[in-house]
Amino acid sequence: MTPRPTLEEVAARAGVSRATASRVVNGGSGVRQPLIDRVRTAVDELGYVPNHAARSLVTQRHGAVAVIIAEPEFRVFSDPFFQQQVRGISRELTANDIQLVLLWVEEEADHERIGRYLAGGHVDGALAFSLHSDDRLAGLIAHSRVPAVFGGRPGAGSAPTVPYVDCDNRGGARAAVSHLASLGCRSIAHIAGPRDQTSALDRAAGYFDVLIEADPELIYQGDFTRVSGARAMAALLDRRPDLDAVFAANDLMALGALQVLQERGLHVPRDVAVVGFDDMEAVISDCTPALTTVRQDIEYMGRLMVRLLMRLLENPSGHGSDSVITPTVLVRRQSA
Amino acid sequence: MTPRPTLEEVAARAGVSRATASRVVNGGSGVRQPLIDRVRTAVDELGYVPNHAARSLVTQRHGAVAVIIAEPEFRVFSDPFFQQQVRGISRELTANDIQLVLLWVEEEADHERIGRYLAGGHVDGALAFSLHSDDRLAGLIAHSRVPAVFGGRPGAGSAPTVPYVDCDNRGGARAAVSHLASLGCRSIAHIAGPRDQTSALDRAAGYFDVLIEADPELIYQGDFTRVSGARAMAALLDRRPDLDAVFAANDLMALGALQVLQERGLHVPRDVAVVGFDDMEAVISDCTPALTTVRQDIEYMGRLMVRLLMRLLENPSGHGSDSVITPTVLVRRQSA
DNA sequence: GGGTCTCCTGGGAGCGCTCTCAAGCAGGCG
DNA sequence: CGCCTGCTTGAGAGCGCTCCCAGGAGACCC
Repeated sequence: MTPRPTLEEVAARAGVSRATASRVVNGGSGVRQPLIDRVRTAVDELGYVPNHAARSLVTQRHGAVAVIIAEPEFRVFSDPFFQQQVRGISRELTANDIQLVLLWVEEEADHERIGRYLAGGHVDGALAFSLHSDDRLAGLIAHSRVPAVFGGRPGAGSAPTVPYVDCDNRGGARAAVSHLASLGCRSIAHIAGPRDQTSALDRAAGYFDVLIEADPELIYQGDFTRVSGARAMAALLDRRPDLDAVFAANDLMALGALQVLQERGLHVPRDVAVVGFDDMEAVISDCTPALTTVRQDIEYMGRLMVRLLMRLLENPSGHGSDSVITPTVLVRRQSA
Repeated sequence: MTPRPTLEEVAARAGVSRATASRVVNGGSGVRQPLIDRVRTAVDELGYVPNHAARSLVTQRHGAVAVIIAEPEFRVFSDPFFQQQVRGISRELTANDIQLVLLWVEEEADHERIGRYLAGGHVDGALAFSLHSDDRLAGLIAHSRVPAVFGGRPGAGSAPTVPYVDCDNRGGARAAVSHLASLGCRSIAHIAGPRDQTSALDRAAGYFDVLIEADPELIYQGDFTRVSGARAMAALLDRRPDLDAVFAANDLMALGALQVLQERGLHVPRDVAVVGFDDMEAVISDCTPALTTVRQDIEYMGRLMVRLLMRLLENPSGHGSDSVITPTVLVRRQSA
């Protein structure tokens, strides 16, 4: 391993000072063309690459952002959600020439490590997903004083100052339920998600926005898994055999519901109309009948998280860095 | 934002020199107890956290490893493989107090960026997955002179010097096929994986190890997806209605095969015995009959990649850093 | 008690870079 | 022709840390 060339050597070869070489490497503004060319040539010839450590020692910037993924459950694996969001994040970070440092949190014990890492000033900012309203991580991040953006609305009070990106869960749910009502459905059930997740709460809220006086018997709480959707559907049918529509809080549960409806010989959408939420292609691509659902652009949300963070970094006071709610779209297919 | 305290300030507060403070922060060997205590107290009181940039500027180490994930296809999403391996990697890196920098490669154009990043000396080493024997990435990494370890055997000649971790694909396949033979099966088909992936090739090689003179009609090539497994099974049944066993190169294809067998009214394992490969719980947990398959411990392989890399970092000459082949185990369930 | 040896400790250089500041220089204007 | 302005350039300080080296303090032996 030959030692890497330094700016000093580049400057010497180009016959300029280290300061000028530095200027050229960093864009070259305020340097006359002939010098720029000489430095560029020297850089190429020597294969010079700036030493990141030295640079961030003086600039106090690291060109890196932490992405914190908490995985208290098995969920990450069955749910393409994270992957899509991380993909969006990764693309946007790359576009900004920023590195992604992945922090994978598995247990409470990891929190101390994460806190130390963030406080250690290794990264310029942090991105995290706030899934559970009781998530201690949210507070930890808010405390670390590192600029951060959440994916998903954090639970009330957990981190009021941290902006987030979320889709319009409530509006999407409203659109779904309104659509079912417009089809003439009279008894619209709702398979809700876990109560400790704001997305589930917001979707349920959208349901109630439309059906203000809905019979509590028409609500059944699942946990976003397919199995829970099936269980919910069975229970709902037992309670209210007259129901003619179901709005499931996510696609996976809608899939479970469809399965039960099929088993019971009920036709979708004639007997019971079904609407999901997410429009997760990997999940519902081969489902029959094709699922009507609410689309959210998860990858785009990931990108927005990065853009929001960038703005926050440029302007730490936080002006112009409010949370963003992305729109949702009802995608009509065959199930409703 | 109050500026972070420096070692200098810690030293001043503890009444020692910066050098001594540094020693304590880095373990404290060769420093007398009373001084250690004083420095520790000062560190706590000031909330001192070492500045990583300054440290790596002088140590030339970064405490970070790049994990390169190439995603030329949609595969990453449907396959829990990566997630498990990344999980193992993440855990092992954390245990070694090393950060994970995720480099997500999407297109050929990203290669230049990756090469620059690796050459830039931001990380101490790199971990990558070698899936496709024609992968240009392998050569790129080998060229960058950064210590690296591959997950999966690289294609011949692409990066001879880079060690890898892979499971005993060939031995596992041998075990699977031998098992089918021992059950009395006479016409054992093989649904192979893509030819450009060494794991698929090795599994096919294992098949041929046992069935040296297998009828070429008994081999059908899929692409590791469920759909391709179904297509393969149908084609094989048409060609050789007498077949009484199938060894699929992965679980997903085995699942597709099972589905077709069921549709054709063939009983598994009475009429046709089926064995898969991977033992991916998320994939086969709810399959009937329970799938007999070859287990590989993917997470463990991820951990091994890290350990191998650590050894490589300690001993750059490469002694004692040979590739590792992890054992596979045949898991007998109902399908064979 | 003096010499030698060992163990701690502090001084100081220097890692590679950015950035401030002042010097140099050309051009324009009085 | 001299002075002022504005643009380039270079010198040098210093970011926070590690580590080499030298010096000092005991401990031990003769």
